[in-house]
Amino acid sequence: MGRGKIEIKKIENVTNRQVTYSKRRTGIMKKANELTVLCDAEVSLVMFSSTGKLSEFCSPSTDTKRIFERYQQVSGIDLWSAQYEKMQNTLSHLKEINRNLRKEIRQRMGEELDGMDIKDLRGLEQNLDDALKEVRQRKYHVISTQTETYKKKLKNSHENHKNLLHQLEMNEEHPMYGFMDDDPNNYEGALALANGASHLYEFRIQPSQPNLHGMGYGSHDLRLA
Amino acid sequence: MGRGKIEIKKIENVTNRQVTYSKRRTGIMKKANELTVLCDAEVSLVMFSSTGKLSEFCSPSTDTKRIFERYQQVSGIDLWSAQYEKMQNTLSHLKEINRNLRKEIRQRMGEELDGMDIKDLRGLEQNLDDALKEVRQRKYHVISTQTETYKKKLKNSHENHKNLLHQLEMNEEHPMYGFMDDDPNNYEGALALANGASHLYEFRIQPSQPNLHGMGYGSHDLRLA
DNA sequence: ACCTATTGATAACC
DNA sequence: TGGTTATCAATAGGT
Repeated sequence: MGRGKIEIKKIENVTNRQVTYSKRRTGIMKKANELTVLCDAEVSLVMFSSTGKLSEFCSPSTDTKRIFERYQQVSGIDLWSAQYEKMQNTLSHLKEINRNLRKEIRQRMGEELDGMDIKDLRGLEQNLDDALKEVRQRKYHVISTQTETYKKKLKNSHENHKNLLHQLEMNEEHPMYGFMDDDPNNYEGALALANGASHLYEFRIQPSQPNLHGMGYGSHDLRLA
Repeated sequence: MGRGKIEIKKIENVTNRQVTYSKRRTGIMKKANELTVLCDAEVSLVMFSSTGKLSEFCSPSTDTKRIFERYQQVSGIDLWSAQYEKMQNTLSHLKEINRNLRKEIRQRMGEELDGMDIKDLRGLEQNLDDALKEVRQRKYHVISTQTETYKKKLKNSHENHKNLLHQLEMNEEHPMYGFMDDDPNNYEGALALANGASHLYEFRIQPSQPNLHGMGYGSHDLRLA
Protein backbone atom coordinates (compact mmCIF):
# COMPACT_ATOMS: atom_id res chain seq x y z
CA MET A 1 0.00 0.00 0.00
CA GLY A 2 1.60 3.18 -1.08
CA ARG A 3 3.13 4.49 -4.25
CA GLY A 4 4.39 1.13 -5.39
CA LYS A 5 4.62 -2.06 -3.37
CA ILE A 6 7.74 -2.86 -1.34
CA GLU A 7 9.49 -6.09 -0.60
CA ILE A 8 9.23 -7.18 3.03
CA LYS A 9 12.89 -7.10 3.99
CA LYS A 10 15.04 -4.87 6.14
CA ILE A 11 15.12 -1.27 4.89
CA GLU A 12 18.80 -0.44 4.59
CA ASN A 13 18.40 3.34 4.37
CA VAL A 14 18.41 4.39 8.01
CA THR A 15 16.29 7.51 7.66
CA ASN A 16 13.77 5.71 5.54
CA ARG A 17 13.66 2.89 8.04
CA GLN A 18 12.99 5.23 10.94
CA VAL A 19 10.24 7.03 9.01
CA THR A 20 8.63 3.75 8.09
CA TYR A 21 8.93 2.54 11.69
CA SER A 22 7.24 5.65 12.95
CA LYS A 23 4.35 5.43 10.52
CA ARG A 24 3.80 1.70 10.83
CA ARG A 25 4.08 1.93 14.58
CA THR A 26 1.13 4.31 14.75
CA GLY A 27 -0.63 2.10 12.24
CA ILE A 28 -0.25 -1.10 14.26
CA MET A 29 -1.20 0.70 17.45
CA LYS A 30 -4.38 1.89 15.79
CA LYS A 31 -5.03 -1.68 14.71
CA ALA A 32 -4.43 -2.94 18.22
CA ASN A 33 -6.78 -0.39 19.63
CA GLU A 34 -9.47 -1.24 17.08
CA LEU A 35 -9.07 -4.90 17.96
CA THR A 36 -9.64 -4.24 21.64
CA VAL A 37 -12.67 -2.06 20.98
CA LEU A 38 -14.35 -4.03 18.20
CA CYS A 39 -13.72 -7.49 19.60
CA ASP A 40 -13.57 -6.84 23.34
CA ALA A 41 -10.08 -8.28 23.49
CA GLU A 42 -7.11 -7.62 25.74
CA VAL A 43 -4.02 -6.66 23.83
CA SER A 44 -0.49 -5.83 24.82
CA LEU A 45 1.86 -4.52 22.19
CA VAL A 46 5.48 -3.80 23.12
CA MET A 47 7.90 -2.52 20.52
CA PHE A 48 11.56 -1.61 20.51
CA SER A 49 12.86 0.34 17.52
CA SER A 50 16.27 -0.53 16.10
CA THR A 51 17.59 2.40 18.13
CA GLY A 52 16.19 0.83 21.29
CA LYS A 53 13.30 3.19 21.87
CA LEU A 54 10.32 1.61 23.62
CA SER A 55 6.72 2.04 22.52
CA GLU A 56 3.78 0.23 23.95
CA PHE A 57 0.07 -0.14 23.59
CA CYS A 58 -2.20 -1.81 26.06
CA SER A 59 -5.93 -2.31 26.29
CA PRO A 60 -7.46 0.43 28.42
CA SER A 61 -9.20 -2.16 30.59
CA THR A 62 -5.91 -3.54 31.90
CA ASP A 63 -2.17 -2.89 31.94
CA THR A 64 0.97 -4.51 30.64
CA LYS A 65 1.71 -6.05 34.01
CA ARG A 66 -1.59 -7.87 34.19
CA ILE A 67 -1.36 -8.96 30.56
CA PHE A 68 2.00 -10.54 31.26
CA GLU A 69 0.77 -12.18 34.42
CA ARG A 70 -2.12 -13.65 32.49
CA TYR A 71 0.29 -14.63 29.75
CA GLN A 72 2.33 -16.54 32.31
CA GLN A 73 -0.70 -18.28 33.71
CA VAL A 74 -2.10 -19.34 30.36
CA SER A 75 1.10 -20.12 28.50
CA GLY A 76 2.79 -21.82 31.43
CA ILE A 77 5.96 -20.03 30.39
CA ASP A 78 7.53 -18.62 33.50
CA LEU A 79 9.05 -15.22 33.06
CA TRP A 80 10.61 -14.68 36.46
CA SER A 81 10.61 -17.66 38.74
CA ALA A 82 14.06 -18.78 37.64
CA GLN A 83 15.60 -15.51 38.70
CA TYR A 84 13.45 -15.39 41.80
CA GLU A 85 14.35 -18.89 42.89
CA LYS A 86 18.02 -18.23 42.32
CA MET A 87 17.86 -15.30 44.67
CA GLN A 88 15.90 -17.31 47.17
CA ASN A 89 18.58 -19.97 47.10
CA THR A 90 21.39 -17.49 47.52
CA LEU A 91 19.49 -16.02 50.41
CA SER A 92 18.97 -19.25 52.27
CA HIS A 93 22.57 -20.19 51.58
CA LEU A 94 23.72 -16.95 53.14
CA LYS A 95 21.44 -17.53 56.09
CA GLU A 96 22.94 -20.98 56.55
CA ILE A 97 26.44 -19.54 56.50
CA ASN A 98 25.27 -16.92 58.93
CA ARG A 99 23.93 -19.56 61.29
CA ASN A 100 27.20 -21.46 61.18
CA LEU A 101 29.25 -18.35 61.80
CA ARG A 102 27.11 -17.52 64.81
CA LYS A 103 27.48 -21.06 66.07
CA GLU A 104 31.22 -20.84 65.74
CA ILE A 105 31.22 -17.58 67.66
CA ARG A 106 29.13 -19.12 70.41
CA GLN A 107 31.55 -22.01 70.61
CA ARG A 108 34.42 -19.55 70.73
CA MET A 109 32.58 -18.05 73.70
CA GLY A 110 32.49 -21.40 75.44
CA GLU A 111 28.81 -22.05 74.74
CA GLU A 112 27.09 -24.85 72.86
CA LEU A 113 29.99 -27.27 73.15
CA ASP A 114 27.76 -30.34 73.30
CA GLY A 115 28.28 -31.51 69.73
CA MET A 116 32.08 -31.39 69.88
CA ASP A 117 34.36 -34.34 70.41
CA ILE A 118 37.73 -34.31 72.10
CA LYS A 119 39.64 -33.53 68.96
CA ASP A 120 37.51 -30.48 68.23
CA LEU A 121 37.67 -29.36 71.84
CA ARG A 122 41.44 -29.67 71.90
CA GLY A 123 41.69 -27.66 68.68
CA LEU A 124 39.41 -24.96 70.03
CA GLU A 125 41.26 -24.83 73.33
CA GLN A 126 44.59 -24.43 71.58
CA ASN A 127 43.15 -21.80 69.27
CA LEU A 128 41.62 -19.78 72.11
CA ASP A 129 44.85 -20.00 74.02
CA ASP A 130 46.82 -18.67 71.07
CA ALA A 131 44.24 -15.93 70.50
CA LEU A 132 44.38 -14.92 74.14
CA LYS A 133 48.13 -14.52 73.91
CA GLU A 134 47.75 -12.37 70.80
CA VAL A 135 45.11 -10.19 72.41
CA ARG A 136 47.16 -9.72 75.57
CA GLN A 137 50.21 -8.81 73.58
CA ARG A 138 48.20 -6.36 71.56
CA LYS A 139 46.68 -4.90 74.70
CA TYR A 140 50.08 -4.29 76.23
CA HIS A 141 51.26 -2.78 72.99
CA VAL A 142 48.33 -0.37 72.85
CA ILE A 143 48.68 0.53 76.50
CA SER A 144 52.36 1.28 76.22
CA THR A 145 51.90 3.23 72.98
CA GLN A 146 49.11 5.30 74.44
CA THR A 147 51.02 5.89 77.63
CA GLU A 148 53.97 7.12 75.62
CA THR A 149 51.79 9.40 73.55
CA TYR A 150 50.03 10.68 76.61
CA LYS A 151 53.31 11.41 78.35
CA LYS A 152 54.58 13.23 75.30
CA LYS A 153 51.40 15.30 75.01
CA LEU A 154 51.46 16.06 78.71
CA LYS A 155 55.02 17.16 78.46
CA ASN A 156 54.10 19.41 75.55
CA SER A 157 51.22 20.79 77.51
CA HIS A 158 53.43 21.61 80.46
CA GLU A 159 55.91 23.24 78.16
CA ASN A 160 53.18 25.39 76.64
CA HIS A 161 51.75 26.21 80.00
CA LYS A 162 55.13 27.31 81.16
CA ASN A 163 55.56 29.45 78.06
CA LEU A 164 52.17 30.95 78.63
CA LEU A 165 52.98 31.85 82.22
CA HIS A 166 56.27 33.22 81.13
CA GLN A 167 54.60 35.45 78.57
CA LEU A 168 52.03 36.60 81.09
CA GLU A 169 54.86 37.60 83.38
CA MET A 170 56.47 39.46 80.51
CA ASN A 171 53.17 41.18 79.77
CA GLU A 172 52.79 42.28 83.36
CA GLU A 173 56.22 43.83 83.17
CA HIS A 174 55.09 45.84 80.08
CA PRO A 175 51.33 46.29 80.61
CA MET A 176 50.75 48.90 77.86
CA TYR A 177 51.49 46.90 74.73
CA GLY A 178 52.02 43.48 76.18
CA PHE A 179 48.62 42.07 75.22
CA MET A 180 49.72 41.91 71.60
CA ASP A 181 51.90 38.92 71.07
CA ASP A 182 54.72 38.99 68.54
CA ASP A 183 53.24 35.93 66.95
CA PRO A 184 49.51 35.38 67.57
CA ASN A 185 49.69 31.90 66.07
CA ASN A 186 51.94 30.83 68.84
CA TYR A 187 49.35 31.84 71.39
CA GLU A 188 46.53 30.09 69.53
CA GLY A 189 48.69 27.05 69.05
CA ALA A 190 49.34 26.83 72.74
CA LEU A 191 45.63 26.95 73.53
CA ALA A 192 44.85 24.33 70.91
CA LEU A 193 47.46 22.02 72.30
CA ALA A 194 46.23 22.52 75.82
CA ASN A 195 42.72 21.57 74.73
CA GLY A 196 44.03 18.74 72.62
CA ALA A 197 45.71 17.15 75.56
CA SER A 198 42.52 17.03 77.60
CA HIS A 199 40.50 15.78 74.64
CA LEU A 200 42.95 13.00 74.24
CA TYR A 201 42.00 11.64 77.58
CA GLU A 202 38.29 11.57 76.71
CA PHE A 203 39.21 9.89 73.47
CA ARG A 204 40.76 7.03 75.38
CA ILE A 205 37.69 6.49 77.50
CA GLN A 206 35.33 6.01 74.59
CA PRO A 207 35.73 3.38 71.84
CA SER A 208 37.91 4.67 69.07
CA GLN A 209 35.33 3.71 66.47
CA PRO A 210 31.72 2.51 66.49
CA ASN A 211 31.46 -1.23 66.92
CA LEU A 212 30.71 -2.43 63.41
CA HIS A 213 28.99 -5.63 64.42
CA GLY A 214 26.76 -3.71 66.79
CA MET A 215 27.53 -5.79 69.85
CA GLY A 216 30.21 -5.68 72.45
CA TYR A 217 32.07 -8.78 73.40
CA GLY A 218 30.19 -10.53 76.11
CA SER A 219 26.66 -9.44 75.21
CA HIS A 220 25.82 -10.88 71.83
CA ASP A 221 22.54 -10.64 70.06
CA LEU A 222 22.69 -13.79 68.00
CA ARG A 223 19.28 -13.69 66.44
CA LEU A 224 19.14 -13.93 62.67
CA ALA A 225 18.38 -10.58 61.02
CA MET B 1 -11.80 -1.15 4.58
CA GLY B 2 -14.35 -3.53 3.39
CA ARG B 3 -17.83 -3.29 1.97
CA GLY B 4 -18.81 -0.18 3.82
CA LYS B 5 -17.06 1.41 6.74
CA ILE B 6 -17.79 0.35 10.31
CA GLU B 7 -17.92 2.30 13.49
CA ILE B 8 -15.11 1.45 15.93
CA LYS B 9 -17.14 0.14 18.83
CA LYS B 10 -17.77 -3.26 20.31
CA ILE B 11 -19.42 -5.66 17.84
CA GLU B 12 -22.46 -6.97 19.64
CA ASN B 13 -23.11 -9.93 17.34
CA VAL B 14 -20.97 -12.66 18.89
CA THR B 15 -20.31 -14.66 15.73
CA ASN B 16 -19.48 -11.56 13.81
CA ARG B 17 -17.18 -10.42 16.59
CA GLN B 18 -15.29 -13.70 16.62
CA VAL B 19 -14.90 -13.68 12.85
CA THR B 20 -13.66 -10.12 12.91
CA TYR B 21 -11.30 -10.98 15.76
CA SER B 22 -9.89 -13.87 13.79
CA LYS B 23 -9.36 -11.83 10.64
CA ARG B 24 -7.94 -8.78 12.36
CA ARG B 25 -5.74 -10.92 14.57
CA THR B 26 -3.96 -12.40 11.56
CA GLY B 27 -3.85 -8.91 10.08
CA ILE B 28 -2.15 -7.31 13.08
CA MET B 29 0.25 -10.23 13.39
CA LYS B 30 1.26 -9.75 9.78
CA LYS B 31 1.75 -6.07 10.52
CA ALA B 32 3.85 -6.88 13.54
CA ASN B 33 6.00 -9.24 11.53
CA GLU B 34 6.44 -6.70 8.73
CA LEU B 35 7.48 -4.14 11.33
CA THR B 36 10.16 -6.41 12.72
CA VAL B 37 11.50 -7.27 9.27
CA LEU B 38 11.32 -3.89 7.60
CA CYS B 39 12.48 -1.81 10.54
CA ASP B 40 14.68 -4.24 12.44
CA ALA B 41 12.52 -3.84 15.54
CA GLU B 42 11.68 -6.12 18.42
CA VAL B 43 7.98 -6.61 18.88
CA SER B 44 5.90 -8.53 21.34
CA LEU B 45 2.18 -8.81 20.72
CA VAL B 46 0.01 -10.62 23.23
CA MET B 47 -3.74 -10.91 22.67
CA PHE B 48 -6.59 -12.43 24.59
CA SER B 49 -9.89 -12.83 22.75
CA SER B 50 -13.13 -12.10 24.57
CA THR B 51 -13.37 -15.85 25.13
CA GLY B 52 -9.97 -15.82 26.82
CA LYS B 53 -7.98 -17.49 24.07
CA LEU B 54 -4.31 -16.46 23.97
CA SER B 55 -2.48 -15.51 20.80
CA GLU B 56 0.99 -14.08 20.60
CA PHE B 57 3.52 -12.83 18.17
CA CYS B 58 7.15 -12.18 18.93
CA SER B 59 10.13 -11.09 16.86
CA PRO B 60 12.07 -14.13 15.71
CA SER B 61 15.31 -12.65 17.08
CA THR B 62 14.09 -12.84 20.67
CA ASP B 63 11.29 -14.20 22.84
CA THR B 64 8.50 -12.84 24.96
CA LYS B 65 10.50 -13.35 28.14
CA ARG B 66 13.38 -11.24 26.93
CA ILE B 67 11.05 -8.55 25.59
CA PHE B 68 9.43 -8.50 28.96
CA GLU B 69 12.72 -8.17 30.78
CA ARG B 70 13.78 -5.39 28.46
CA TYR B 71 10.42 -3.72 28.92
CA GLN B 72 10.96 -3.76 32.66
CA GLN B 73 14.46 -2.35 32.37
CA VAL B 74 13.53 0.47 30.01
CA SER B 75 10.12 1.38 31.35
CA GLY B 76 11.29 1.43 34.93
CA ILE B 77 7.65 0.74 35.78
CA ASP B 78 8.83 -2.50 37.18
CA LEU B 79 6.38 -5.17 38.06
CA TRP B 80 8.26 -7.12 40.63
CA SER B 81 11.02 -4.64 41.17
CA ALA B 82 9.73 -3.84 44.63
CA GLN B 83 9.95 -7.46 45.65
CA TYR B 84 13.19 -7.85 43.73
CA GLU B 85 14.85 -4.89 45.36
CA LYS B 86 13.70 -5.97 48.78
CA MET B 87 15.40 -9.32 48.24
CA GLN B 88 18.50 -7.58 46.94
CA ASN B 89 18.57 -5.45 50.08
CA THR B 90 18.08 -8.41 52.36
CA LEU B 91 20.85 -10.13 50.48
CA SER B 92 23.39 -7.36 50.84
CA HIS B 93 22.36 -6.91 54.44
CA LEU B 94 23.05 -10.58 55.11
CA LYS B 95 26.39 -10.28 53.36
CA GLU B 96 27.26 -7.32 55.56
CA ILE B 97 26.30 -9.26 58.67
CA ASN B 98 28.38 -12.18 57.45
CA ARG B 99 31.35 -9.91 56.92
CA ASN B 100 31.05 -8.64 60.46
CA LEU B 101 30.64 -12.12 61.90
CA ARG B 102 33.77 -13.22 60.08
CA LYS B 103 35.60 -10.19 61.39
CA GLU B 104 34.54 -11.03 64.92
CA ILE B 105 35.75 -14.59 64.48
CA ARG B 106 39.09 -13.35 63.20
CA GLN B 107 39.36 -11.09 66.22
CA ARG B 108 38.45 -14.02 68.44
CA MET B 109 41.39 -15.78 66.78
CA GLY B 110 43.72 -12.95 67.72
CA GLU B 111 43.87 -11.47 64.22
CA GLU B 112 42.95 -8.05 62.93
CA LEU B 113 43.11 -6.35 66.31
CA ASP B 114 44.32 -3.03 64.90
CA GLY B 115 41.00 -1.20 65.13
CA MET B 116 40.37 -2.08 68.78
CA ASP B 117 40.98 0.18 71.73
CA ILE B 118 41.94 -0.88 75.21
CA LYS B 119 38.39 -1.27 76.41
CA ASP B 120 37.53 -3.61 73.52
CA LEU B 121 40.76 -5.53 73.98
CA ARG B 122 40.12 -5.99 77.68
CA GLY B 123 36.60 -7.21 76.99
CA LEU B 124 37.83 -9.66 74.38
CA GLU B 125 40.61 -10.86 76.63
CA GLN B 126 38.17 -11.48 79.47
CA ASN B 127 35.76 -13.22 77.14
CA LEU B 128 38.41 -15.47 75.64
CA ASP B 129 39.65 -16.32 79.08
CA ASP B 130 36.17 -17.32 80.23
CA ALA B 131 35.61 -19.31 77.05
CA LEU B 132 38.90 -21.10 77.49
CA LYS B 133 37.85 -22.15 80.98
CA GLU B 134 34.54 -23.45 79.66
CA VAL B 135 36.20 -25.38 76.87
CA ARG B 136 38.73 -26.94 79.22
CA GLN B 137 36.03 -27.92 81.64
CA ARG B 138 34.02 -29.44 78.81
CA LYS B 139 37.08 -31.27 77.53
CA TYR B 140 37.74 -32.82 80.89
CA HIS B 141 34.11 -33.76 81.18
CA VAL B 142 34.11 -35.46 77.77
CA ILE B 143 37.37 -37.21 78.50
CA SER B 144 36.20 -38.54 81.85
CA THR B 145 32.83 -39.61 80.45
CA GLN B 146 34.44 -41.43 77.57
CA THR B 147 36.99 -43.03 79.85
CA GLU B 148 34.20 -44.25 82.10
CA THR B 149 32.29 -45.65 79.14
CA TYR B 150 35.41 -47.28 77.77
CA LYS B 151 36.21 -48.85 81.11
CA LYS B 152 32.69 -50.18 81.41
CA LYS B 153 32.76 -51.63 77.92
CA LEU B 154 36.15 -53.13 78.50
CA LYS B 155 34.94 -54.68 81.72
CA ASN B 156 31.97 -56.08 79.85
CA SER B 157 34.25 -57.44 77.20
CA HIS B 158 36.44 -59.16 79.77
CA GLU B 159 33.41 -60.62 81.44
CA ASN B 160 32.21 -62.02 78.14
CA HIS B 161 35.62 -63.31 77.23
CA LYS B 162 35.82 -65.07 80.54
CA ASN B 163 32.38 -66.59 79.96
CA LEU B 164 33.48 -67.69 76.52
CA LEU B 165 36.59 -69.37 77.84
CA HIS B 166 34.58 -70.97 80.58
CA GLN B 167 32.13 -72.40 78.07
CA LEU B 168 34.94 -73.60 75.82
CA GLU B 169 36.38 -75.44 78.81
CA MET B 170 32.97 -76.92 79.51
CA ASN B 171 32.74 -77.95 75.86
CA GLU B 172 36.13 -79.63 75.98
CA GLU B 173 35.00 -81.56 78.98
CA HIS B 174 31.99 -82.86 76.97
CA PRO B 175 33.33 -82.94 73.37
CA MET B 176 30.41 -84.94 71.80
CA TYR B 177 27.53 -82.52 72.24
CA GLY B 178 29.43 -79.56 73.55
CA PHE B 179 29.56 -77.62 70.22
CA MET B 180 25.89 -76.95 70.49
CA ASP B 181 25.37 -74.20 72.98
CA ASP B 182 22.25 -74.15 75.10
CA ASP B 183 21.68 -70.58 73.96
CA PRO B 184 23.31 -69.67 70.61
CA ASN B 185 22.36 -66.02 71.08
CA ASN B 186 24.61 -65.82 74.03
CA TYR B 187 27.59 -66.83 71.93
CA GLU B 188 26.78 -64.33 69.15
CA GLY B 189 26.22 -61.66 71.70
CA ALA B 190 29.61 -62.25 73.23
CA LEU B 191 31.31 -61.86 69.84
CA ALA B 192 29.40 -58.72 69.04
CA LEU B 193 30.39 -57.14 72.29
CA ALA B 194 34.00 -58.09 71.76
CA ASN B 195 33.96 -56.40 68.38
CA GLY B 196 32.01 -53.47 69.72
CA ALA B 197 34.64 -52.75 72.30
CA SER B 198 37.41 -52.44 69.74
CA HIS B 199 35.24 -50.36 67.43
CA LEU B 200 34.66 -48.00 70.24
CA TYR B 201 38.29 -47.10 70.28
CA GLU B 202 38.35 -46.28 66.59
CA PHE B 203 35.25 -44.22 67.05
CA ARG B 204 37.04 -42.01 69.52
CA ILE B 205 39.87 -41.29 67.15
CA GLN B 206 37.65 -39.82 64.45
CA PRO B 207 35.36 -36.83 64.90
CA SER B 208 31.97 -37.84 66.22
CA GLN B 209 30.20 -35.81 63.53
CA PRO B 210 31.21 -33.88 60.43
CA ASN B 211 32.14 -30.30 61.11
CA LEU B 212 29.06 -28.31 60.11
CA HIS B 213 30.85 -25.13 59.18
CA GLY B 214 33.24 -27.04 57.01
CA MET B 215 36.38 -25.80 58.65
CA GLY B 216 38.38 -26.94 61.61
CA TYR B 217 39.47 -24.44 64.22
CA GLY B 218 42.77 -22.99 63.22
CA SER B 219 42.41 -23.13 59.44
CA HIS B 220 39.51 -20.96 58.42
CA ASP B 221 38.36 -20.22 54.92
CA LEU B 222 36.86 -16.83 55.46
CA ARG B 223 35.93 -15.95 51.93
CA LEU B 224 32.35 -14.89 51.24
CA ALA B 225 30.37 -17.58 49.46
C1' DA C 1 -13.24 -20.64 4.10
C1' DC C 2 -13.35 -17.82 -0.16
C1' DC C 3 -14.67 -13.54 -2.85
C1' DT C 4 -14.55 -8.70 -3.94
C1' DA C 5 -16.16 -4.03 -3.45
C1' DT C 6 -14.66 -0.79 -0.59
C1' DT C 7 -12.16 1.42 2.94
C1' DG C 8 -7.78 2.02 5.23
C1' DA C 9 -2.83 2.16 5.38
C1' DT C 10 1.18 3.81 3.63
C1' DA C 11 5.49 4.66 0.20
C1' DA C 12 7.26 8.26 -1.99
C1' DC C 13 7.62 12.90 -2.14
C1' DC C 14 7.53 17.58 -0.19
C1' DT D 1 8.38 15.24 12.30
C1' DG D 2 4.02 16.48 9.63
C1' DG D 3 1.16 16.79 5.23
C1' DT D 4 -0.36 15.06 0.44
C1' DT D 5 -1.69 11.57 -2.74
C1' DA D 6 -1.36 7.69 -5.71
C1' DT D 7 -1.29 3.11 -4.85
C1' DC D 8 -1.50 -1.21 -2.55
C1' DA D 9 -3.32 -4.06 1.44
C1' DA D 10 -6.78 -5.29 4.66
C1' DT D 11 -11.14 -6.51 5.42
C1' DA D 12 -16.70 -6.27 5.89
C1' DG D 13 -20.23 -8.42 4.26
C1' DG D 14 -21.93 -11.77 1.51
C1' DT D 15 -21.64 -16.64 -0.27
